[in-house]
Amino acid sequence: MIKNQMRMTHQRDIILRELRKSTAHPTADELYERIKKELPRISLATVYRNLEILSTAGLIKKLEISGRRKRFDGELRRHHHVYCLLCHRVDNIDLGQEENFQFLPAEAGGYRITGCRIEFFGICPDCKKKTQGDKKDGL
Amino acid sequence: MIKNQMRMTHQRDIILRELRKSTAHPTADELYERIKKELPRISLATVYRNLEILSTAGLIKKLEISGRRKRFDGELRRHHHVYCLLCHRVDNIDLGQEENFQFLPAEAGGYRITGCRIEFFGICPDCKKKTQGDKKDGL
DNA sequence: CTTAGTGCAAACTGTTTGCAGAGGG
DNA sequence: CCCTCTGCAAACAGTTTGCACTAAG
Repeated sequence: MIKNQMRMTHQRDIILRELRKSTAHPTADELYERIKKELPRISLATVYRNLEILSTAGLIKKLEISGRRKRFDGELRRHHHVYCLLCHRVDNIDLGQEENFQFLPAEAGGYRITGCRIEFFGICPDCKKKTQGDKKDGL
Repeated sequence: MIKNQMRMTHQRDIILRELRKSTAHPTADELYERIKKELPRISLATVYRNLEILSTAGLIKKLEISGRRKRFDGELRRHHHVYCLLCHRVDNIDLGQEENFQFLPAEAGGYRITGCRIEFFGICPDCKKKTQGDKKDGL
């Protein structure tokens, strides 16, 4: 399995920059929409391909998170996320001193555990505002 | 929002039973394949529709978990999962005394947090066996 | 009887892939 | 100049939906 050369193309570079410049955890097509302003002829397939390549190369992270679309993160340090049940946005969350707590299961059912993901969900500040006064049920 | 009548059809009942009888967290089409043996004329759309209805009614749980297919769980009590990175199966995991630990973030970024999901990943017993002796890289 | 639920096929959403040509190193 | 990458379109996987018929209560 010889590691082949990864070229830093203009498209790839812009995708990487765009991803690093916010903490918004965009989906492939959110990224595509933003990048089109700068590079109008880029195709969605290129965005998908590069996100895959960049995450395999370890330059970005692919998030396994609620919702049906994949999300990507330019921040490589270990951290966790909050997911808004209403608008589906994803933010970072600070776990304080718990951050380094090694949360390991008593009984792993024979699994070799390689990692753990902690995800919070709830209502984001904007959606809280929008539903202020409403009686939203089921949440 | 008047709750309409949910009829317990033969299909729905079998789906519910099937889901309750194992801890395998099946996807819609795994369930479909199993149920077809008993009910050969059932359609995949019916399985999807019923899983949606049953989870809205709170009789089963829809899992937000790694992988691209939705998974469903007949166990309603709070528990967490392990995901096999190789074969994608999902098992329950026992967190021991940590189970009731209220893992709440120091700084929720203005979110109203309604819940938290903890997911482990790794290699399941079967895949461990299969890769025994191999030098698998990247895990 | 009424109206929720069914099977089927077709639509839809998010993602991946084959191909011929472009451009990074 | 080679070979990775690109844009495009078409394929794909998983899920949802419109419709006319069926069956639960």
